[in-house]
Amino acid sequence: MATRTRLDHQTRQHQIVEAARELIATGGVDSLTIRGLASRVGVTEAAIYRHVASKEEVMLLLLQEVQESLFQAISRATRSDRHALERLEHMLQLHVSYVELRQGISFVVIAQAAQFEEPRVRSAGRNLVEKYLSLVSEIITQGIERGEIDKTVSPDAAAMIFFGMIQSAVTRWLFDPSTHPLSENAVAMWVLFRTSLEFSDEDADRHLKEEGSD
Amino acid sequence: MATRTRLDHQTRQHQIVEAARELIATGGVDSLTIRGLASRVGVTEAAIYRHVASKEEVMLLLLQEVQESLFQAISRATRSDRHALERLEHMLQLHVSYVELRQGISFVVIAQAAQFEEPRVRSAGRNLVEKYLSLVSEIITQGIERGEIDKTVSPDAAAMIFFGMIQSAVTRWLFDPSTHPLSENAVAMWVLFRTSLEFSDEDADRHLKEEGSD
DNA sequence: ATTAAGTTTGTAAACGATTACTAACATTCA
DNA sequence: TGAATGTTAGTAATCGTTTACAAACTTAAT
Repeated sequence: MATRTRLDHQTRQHQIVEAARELIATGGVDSLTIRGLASRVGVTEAAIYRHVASKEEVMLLLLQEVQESLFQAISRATRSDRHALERLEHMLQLHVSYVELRQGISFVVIAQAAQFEEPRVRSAGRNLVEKYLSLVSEIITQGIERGEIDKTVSPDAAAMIFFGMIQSAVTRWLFDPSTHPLSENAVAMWVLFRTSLEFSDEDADRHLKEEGSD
Repeated sequence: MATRTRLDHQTRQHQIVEAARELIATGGVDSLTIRGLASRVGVTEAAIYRHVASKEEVMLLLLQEVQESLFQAISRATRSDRHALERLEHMLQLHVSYVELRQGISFVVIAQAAQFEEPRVRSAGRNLVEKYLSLVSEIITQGIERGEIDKTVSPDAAAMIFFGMIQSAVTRWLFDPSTHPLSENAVAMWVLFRTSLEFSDEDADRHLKEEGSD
């Protein structure tokens, strides 16, 4: 009874996606092959096709998994009861941890998806990026409404800079992780970028008084 | 005499690199094959190897070409007799034009190089990124020395944000060029980002007077 | 409880296509 | 002549995918 020798379809499929992630993380997108998947899962290549229709579907499932796990990872930062700038800083920190944990897989699959001609893979990648930008953009919009962020700030532009900060940090980190620690670079950029979200000095006092208690 | 039927080695090699660029631009890195190169240049696959040792060398030459052409494209913005913020804005604009002209090839090859295990390709990609960051960083350092940029700004962090802005814009643009025009997004980000480089309001007047004539 | 049928998940062995690359030979030019 | 640049025709390896078949597990009828 307790002895489960067999795995159900869903579990196996998840194993395959996991293997795909590991393959890409260690050897880049070119290392993602059906043979490699089979070898890593511990079955034959033909067996892979019992749980996945094609290599394209593996890519699609991986994009989906990356999206879910990334949003799961940064979800703790989206609590709306905190200051917008605090939320963004926390989000950056969680995102950086995620990238380190998953060895930059998100950057790689997004860059790959952008080169695909296949519409479903493309839109999955696009969707991931757009959803992320929307999330950041919304936090900023909320921050403006609450008077926590300068109202002249364009939420969309700010979200893109935020996203770009991570891309920039990850790019350097992928080339040389030791000399370009993700966290350090991200924090340094954040310290600078947040000044463009904050109120200018002349308004600072007024808004500081309004918030007051916390 | 004017009839040149034969091309010299260097010219042919340049044709090959050009073909590589076009192949990647239209179909992504997976479209870069020796067959594709041969077909596009108009010779046999074997003939490609008369001018290039391996596919890896094509990638290396392409990275080199991208670096040269990119720096050539943005060189007009690096004249040191202008205001640092103007130079950066001009540079951003030239970079965006370059990306549009070359269909985002720089982003793609950098992302690809970061996944390579081969050390020479990796270091070529890393070198491209680091040189770019150094260029931006130096403009900012100069701007600080001249009192054009707030001295509390970290040049390295600012350079990374600058680079990230382009990455972010290009990523979106690669997925959907029509709905995410490069130039518009880049300008919107720049308008926001430059506020973090400028002096805060209380100091603004003083520095405005110092510059005065122009 | 045993058996029979059906489904799921695996295998071995191949498929044709494509990959990067090479050897042998031909042509062209200096 | 000899070096450079091309061709034809191949190599071995790998790619994603499929076919035919065999266990293993599930379900249901006897």
